[in-house]
Amino acid sequence: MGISRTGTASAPVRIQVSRTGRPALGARMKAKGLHDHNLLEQGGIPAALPLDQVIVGDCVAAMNALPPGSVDLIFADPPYNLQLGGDLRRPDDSLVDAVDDDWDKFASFAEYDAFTKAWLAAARRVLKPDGALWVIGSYHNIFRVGAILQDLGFWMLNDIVWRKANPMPNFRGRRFTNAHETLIWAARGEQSKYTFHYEALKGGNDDLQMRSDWYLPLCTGDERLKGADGAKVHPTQKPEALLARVLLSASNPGDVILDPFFGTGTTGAVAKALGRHFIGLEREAVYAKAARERIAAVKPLPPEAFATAPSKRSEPRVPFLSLVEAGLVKAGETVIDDKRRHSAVIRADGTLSVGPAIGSIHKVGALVQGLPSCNGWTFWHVEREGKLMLLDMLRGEIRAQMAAA
Amino acid sequence: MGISRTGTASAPVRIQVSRTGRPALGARMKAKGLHDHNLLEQGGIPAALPLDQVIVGDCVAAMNALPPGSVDLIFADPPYNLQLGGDLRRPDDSLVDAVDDDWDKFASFAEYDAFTKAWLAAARRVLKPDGALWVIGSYHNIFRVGAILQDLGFWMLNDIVWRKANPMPNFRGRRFTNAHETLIWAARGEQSKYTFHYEALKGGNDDLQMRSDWYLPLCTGDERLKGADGAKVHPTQKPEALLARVLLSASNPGDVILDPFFGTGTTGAVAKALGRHFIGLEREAVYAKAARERIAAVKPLPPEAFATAPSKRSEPRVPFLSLVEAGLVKAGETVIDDKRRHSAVIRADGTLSVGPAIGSIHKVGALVQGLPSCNGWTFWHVEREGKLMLLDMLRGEIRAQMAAA
DNA sequence: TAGCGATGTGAATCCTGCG
DNA sequence: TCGCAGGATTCACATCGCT
Repeated sequence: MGISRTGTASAPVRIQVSRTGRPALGARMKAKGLHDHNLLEQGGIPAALPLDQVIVGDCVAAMNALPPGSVDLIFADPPYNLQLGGDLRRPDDSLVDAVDDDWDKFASFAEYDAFTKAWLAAARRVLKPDGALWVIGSYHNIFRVGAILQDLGFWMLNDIVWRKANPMPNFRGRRFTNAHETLIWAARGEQSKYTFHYEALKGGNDDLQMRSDWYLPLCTGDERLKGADGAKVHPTQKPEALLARVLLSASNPGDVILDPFFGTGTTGAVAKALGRHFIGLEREAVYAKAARERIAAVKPLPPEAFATAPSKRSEPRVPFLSLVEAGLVKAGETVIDDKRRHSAVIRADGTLSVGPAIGSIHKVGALVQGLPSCNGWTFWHVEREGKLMLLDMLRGEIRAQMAAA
Repeated sequence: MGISRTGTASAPVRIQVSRTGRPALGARMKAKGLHDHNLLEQGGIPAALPLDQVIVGDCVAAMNALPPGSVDLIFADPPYNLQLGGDLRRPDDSLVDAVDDDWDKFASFAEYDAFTKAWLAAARRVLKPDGALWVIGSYHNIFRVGAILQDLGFWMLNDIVWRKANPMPNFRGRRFTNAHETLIWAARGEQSKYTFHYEALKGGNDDLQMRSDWYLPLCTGDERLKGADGAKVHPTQKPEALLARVLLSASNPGDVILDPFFGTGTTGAVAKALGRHFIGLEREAVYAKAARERIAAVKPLPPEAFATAPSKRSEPRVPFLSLVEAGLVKAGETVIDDKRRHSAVIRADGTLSVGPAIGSIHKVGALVQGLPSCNGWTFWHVEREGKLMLLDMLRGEIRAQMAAA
C-alpha cells in the first residue's frame, strides 16, 4: 500500500481516532458479561494491555499473560513447516534462498499440530467475544491449521486466496507454479458479531462486492527490509497491501490488533498507519528490533483516509411518523410504487392503509406485493412536481436535519 | 471444454491408446514388490478391473473390492459438509436452491473426519505406487480433508484454486463473495513418481508455466444435466473444463481414473473424451443412471484435440484499490477533475471522500457533479510533476504490469 | 434476424437491535 | 434470552420472449 515513512526514527505516535458510529466498547463488553477487574478501561481499551509494543518471547506464554477477551483482531503468520529435503536450486544451479531457519523445523505433523493447537487456543482466549482471527499459510501447513481452528470452536467466515502477481516460478517444472497463499478468516465463535466493512471494500472495487481471491504483488523493493549486507532480514515478509486489506475490512480505527508471529512487524506498521493499535509478539530479538525501528518510522495517515465510512446499517433509525410530523409527507396523501401498480394512503399515525388493511410502510408494501417482507423506504414514492420521489430520499433529508442539529 | 456428443445414446467405445513416454506398468509394479496374483495383466491394465463402468454402492466397500495398486489417478468430489442453517433469499426475495441433500449431512466434525479417513485410506490402497489423488472442496471441509490426507501418507504436490468466473454473490453483504473452491493434488507417497505434463500445459497457457490458480466458469447451460422437469439432476455438477485440466496435466492416455463420488459422471465423460479409462462409484442410483446415459453419448476426441485451448483473456478489471496498493496513488492524496472545479481525498480502502460523503470514484464523481452516474476513471486526475494525470492512465500502467507478469 | 429487456440461477455455514 | 419487527441485501451468465 505504500506507507509513507519519516526519514528518521521517532517514537511511535499515539493516534487519536473518533469511535463514532459504534456503541461504546465498554458497554458492549459489559453486555457480554465480561469481568474487567484487572482492566482499567480508558476509551474502551484495557490500560493493562501493552499497546503498540513488540514483546520478545514465546507467543503462547505472552498471550496467556494478557487479560482474556481483550483483543479485537488477531493476524497470524505462523511458521510453515516447510519440509524441504535439501537445497533447492535454480536451473542455472544458483541456490534458492529457501525457508530453512531453525524455527521452521518440526519433527512431525504431531509436533506441528500440538504447536498449532497451543497458540490457537491462547489466541482464542485473548480474543474478545466478537473478535476474529486471520491466519495465512501455504499447502504445507494451512490444512492442519484450518482443521484445528475448527476443532477449537472458531467459526470460519471465508478462506481468502492471495494470488501473487509475481510468484517464484517452479524451476524444476514438476508441479504447477505455486502462485498463491491461503488466508483463513474466522470469528471467535459461531455467535460472534464480527466486524466487516462491506461497503468500504465494495467502494474500492468498482462498486462490486469484494471476492475471496485477491490479486496482490509480493513484498519487494523498498518495502522489503534488508540488512547491512543487503540480504533480506526475514524470509517471509508479507506485503503491507495484504495487511491493509485485512485491517480495513475486518477492524475499526482504535481497535487492538495482536500478531503472535510478528516477524519484522508488517502488521504493526500497517496498524499504525491506519489508526489501529497493535501488540506484536516475536521470539527472535533480531526481528523484534528490526520491527521496532521500522514501525517508529511509519507516519500515520490522516484520519479522513481511514475513518470508518457510515454504513446504511449504522445510520440512525428514522420512524416514518417523523416524516409526517416534519410535514415532508401529509396525512391523507397517496404513496405509490415506481411502476404505479400499487398505492396506499398515509395516515396521521405514520401507518399506511390499503382498503381495510393498516400497517407500517414495510408491512403494507409486503402485503400489496404478496411478499413476506419489503423495505417500505425503497418501495414507496410520493409525487413531487410531477415526478416520483422515493421515501428514502425524504428520510435522507430528515437525517441531514438531525446531523445539523 | 465442450465435449462433443453423439445425438443418440450408444454403447461406450473402448479406446485404443498408446502408452508411450512412460515405463511399462508391469515393470514398475514388480519394482515396487507388488504381487499380481489376482491381476491378469494385459496392456498394463488388470483385467479384473471394472473399466468404464459405474458401480452403484458405498465407495469404501467398492474400492476395497478392487485389487490393490491398480488405479493410476483418483479424482474425488466428496460431500462438503456445508452445515447450512435456514433459508437464504436473494434481494429480490427469490429462494436460493440450497444443497440440503441427505448425503451432505454429518452429525459432527468427528463423524465427517471418520468418513474422510475411511474413503481416503481405501483410495490410497487402490492407487498404484506412482498414482496420485485429486480432491476438491470448499472451506467447510477442505482443511479437514487436507490434514487427514497428509496423516495417511499422501504427499501434497500443489493446492489449486478454481477461481469461479461467475460465482454466486454474497446476498447479505456479510462476507466476501465465496468465489473459489480448492483442489488438492497429492501423490500416493513422498517417493511416488507422479505423472505431470508440464510442457503440454505450458503450451496451452501462452508458454507461461501453468499457475496454481485456475479461472473457469461454473457448469451451466447445455453442459448442465437437467431432468424432464428442467431441474438440475445433481446440485453440484462440476465443469468438464476443470476435469479436463486435471486429467490432461496428471494422467496419460489409457490410464485408469477412479472417481469414488461419481455423481452424474463428469469425470467419466471427460475421461472417455480424452482416451482414459474410468471407474465410477456412486451411492445414488439416480445419479448413476444419468451418468451412464451421459457418458454413452460422449464421442472420444482425437489425441491432437487434447491440448488445452488457451483461455481468452479479456481486459482484466482493475479495482481502484489496486492503484492505492501499488503505490501509484497515495491514501490521503487529492484527486481533481480536469477543470479543477471538484476535488476529493483518496482513502486507504480505495474509496474517495468529499466532506462527510464517502464512496467509489464513480459514486463520488457523480455526486460532485450532481449527475446520476459518472465514470471515475475518466473524470478524476492526480497531479504528477505539475500536470494532471487521468486515473485511467494509471490504470493502464497496472494492466501493463499484469500483462507482463 | 438481431438486439434488448425481463427473468432465472449457482456447493452459502448470509441481520440486528429493541423490548 | 427470546421474539418481533425494521429494513438491508446480488454478480455473471444464460435463456426466453418481444420488437
